[in-house]
Amino acid sequence: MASATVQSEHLRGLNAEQRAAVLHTEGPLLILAGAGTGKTKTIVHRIAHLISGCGVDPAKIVAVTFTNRAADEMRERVRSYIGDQARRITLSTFHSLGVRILREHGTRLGLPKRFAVYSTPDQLAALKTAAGEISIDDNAFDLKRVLARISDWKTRRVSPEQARQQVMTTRATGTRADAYEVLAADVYPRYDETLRASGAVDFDDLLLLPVQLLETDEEARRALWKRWHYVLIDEYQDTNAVQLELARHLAGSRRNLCVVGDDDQSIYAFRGADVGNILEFERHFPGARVIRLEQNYRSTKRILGAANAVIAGNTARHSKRLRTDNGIGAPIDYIEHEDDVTEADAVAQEIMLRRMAHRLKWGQFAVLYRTNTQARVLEEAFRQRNVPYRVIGGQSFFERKEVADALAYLRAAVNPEDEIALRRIINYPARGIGRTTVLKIADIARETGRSFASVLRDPPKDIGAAAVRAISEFLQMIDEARGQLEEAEAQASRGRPGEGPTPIAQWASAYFDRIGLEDAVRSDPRNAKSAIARVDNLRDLTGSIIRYERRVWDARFDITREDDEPWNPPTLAGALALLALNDFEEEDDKREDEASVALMTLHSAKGLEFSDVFIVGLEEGILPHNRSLEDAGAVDALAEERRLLYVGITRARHRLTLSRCRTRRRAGGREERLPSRYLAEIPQDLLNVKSAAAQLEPEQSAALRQNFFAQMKAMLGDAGE
DNA sequence: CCAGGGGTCCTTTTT
DNA sequence: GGACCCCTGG
Repeated sequence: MASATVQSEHLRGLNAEQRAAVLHTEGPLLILAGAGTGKTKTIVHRIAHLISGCGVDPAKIVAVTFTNRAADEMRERVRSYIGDQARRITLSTFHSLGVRILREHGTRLGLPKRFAVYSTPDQLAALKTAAGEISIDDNAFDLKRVLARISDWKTRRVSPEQARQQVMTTRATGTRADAYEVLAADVYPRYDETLRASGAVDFDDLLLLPVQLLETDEEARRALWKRWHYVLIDEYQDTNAVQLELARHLAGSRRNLCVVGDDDQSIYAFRGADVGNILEFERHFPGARVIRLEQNYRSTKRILGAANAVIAGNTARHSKRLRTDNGIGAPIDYIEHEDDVTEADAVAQEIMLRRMAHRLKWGQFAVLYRTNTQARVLEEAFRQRNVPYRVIGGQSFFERKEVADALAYLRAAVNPEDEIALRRIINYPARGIGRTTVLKIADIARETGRSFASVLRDPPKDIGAAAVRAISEFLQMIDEARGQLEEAEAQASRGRPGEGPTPIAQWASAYFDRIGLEDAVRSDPRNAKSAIARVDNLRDLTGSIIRYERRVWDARFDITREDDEPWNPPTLAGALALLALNDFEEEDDKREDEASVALMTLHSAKGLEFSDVFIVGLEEGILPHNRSLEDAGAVDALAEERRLLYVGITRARHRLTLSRCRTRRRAGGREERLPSRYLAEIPQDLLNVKSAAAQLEPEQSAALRQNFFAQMKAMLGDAGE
């Protein structure tokens, strides 16, 4: 348990008054915390002090993060300070908070109680439907790009009407009318209508709709005012316009808003994050205090020197220069490899050697890259060399085809009107309802103004008898499943589940069997190599429903829960919302983390630290990425790419290794590559330029490994691990 | 009208 | 390594 005065080593650079401010200022507070200055620690100290020192009821505190990973980590750290009380703090991502607000008050916006949350594949399908309705040929346009445009508007709080205005003005002033702008503006309102007709919201809506609700609904505002008195927001530099408004509403007139962030680590402009939110915090929240943390406790002098040199290339920042009392540390290795395969292999090999030489755990290493596709080569190399690894992030679980299909079946059972779900599964597995039939039904629905589902229930005469029968069997199966779901949910609400499968999960797995999903996955020739993994994904899905049901009941019986806190029994809709947000207890636990090398994008690495970090693929076209060179606003994009490298470098505590390739396999052929422009910005005296080691044959490296291991054992007496 | 096979394209970053 | 489209055969 924490004492009233939290002793905080990492705050020693502050004077007493500043320290007091960090711990318990009333009113707005901005903590500008550079990389490695103990940002999360500061938040945790503040929370602990509010509770133990100031006697604030933990239930009145809400801390908001961007990722579930960050929320989990913070929860864990708060718990280690103040114990079980930590559970009563609301610790949530922005998006989960959005779900929560819409659950409670969404019906007043006309949302169904059991609204669905659409992720990318469903969003695209909805967009395609919407585009079809206004006779747009979706082959002529890249729908992903259109969706990105709509999403951009939503994150900037631009309504369909305003988007239309904007586009028209742009055309009137004679600037080049981008066909995509026009199309996006045209389809935007239809897209929203398509979502609503399916009882669904998208990711952006999870932020936008709560803000709209809070602006118009006094009761929702009052509920928020009563619920939370102290608000903390992590990684504030990554908030967008909508999140700023949400922050305003959360803070309310108490304005007990503490935000923590670092403008140099703003790397999400592409999804609407506005670094202006942190740069102009004092203007948005007059009277705000600003505290700077510039003492880095993480990295060696050399690593920090490289980071400072790289970020100095950006203008328009809160000026700061991180310092550290840490040692000078090892030189930063820089290696040029022949191609991506040798690079990956060299990384795997080097990690093996260093682990032995410095007695490190696998979990102390991380390999960072710009794009998820770079992971594949690394995975191959790591597998070949038997280096345990875990890939963090990547294609999200629910974007995998088999998972998306299964989720659509689940959603169709929850909501019979979910057109997007129905169209996805109506002929998968193939049951004789082809494209022509589906298009005909969609056409009739559009012409008569009825819903897709209702036309489906009453198919037009000109559809073949076989298709009609198939449709009716399909609908009957879904209806039956829905009936059984009601029973399963009733049972799930009755009492805490015992050992084994939980009621809703059990229902889902029977449903999947009935459909023959696993068989369909296995028999699809395209899945020849991936069938096992894909079937595993399906089983993971029921596994996470089990975890969800247990979690809901655990919360019900949590001894720290107050009697008046609302509690709802588990429902499939609830499970689906958490799934869409990737918010369910992860399988991989701490032990696994320690026993494997982490592979992830530079984006995913933000907020983490590792003893020994490799950043690979430092080439023009990768970092900075080609796409950020193309756009007109390339200066901003290049600044963001530079920040990305800054984030990567500052993840390292003791050692940093940079590398690039001279050639790279790409789309079949080979491509010449040039070194990243940012490499030239690192002072040469910090770098140890190494030539790539000649590639070892597998037998040679096995021998080397054996030999090395034997030597280490002899040297250390007993190095058994 | 439907299912399955073969060819072709591209491949940022994430909740 | 895919995702997606088009074409052909049934």
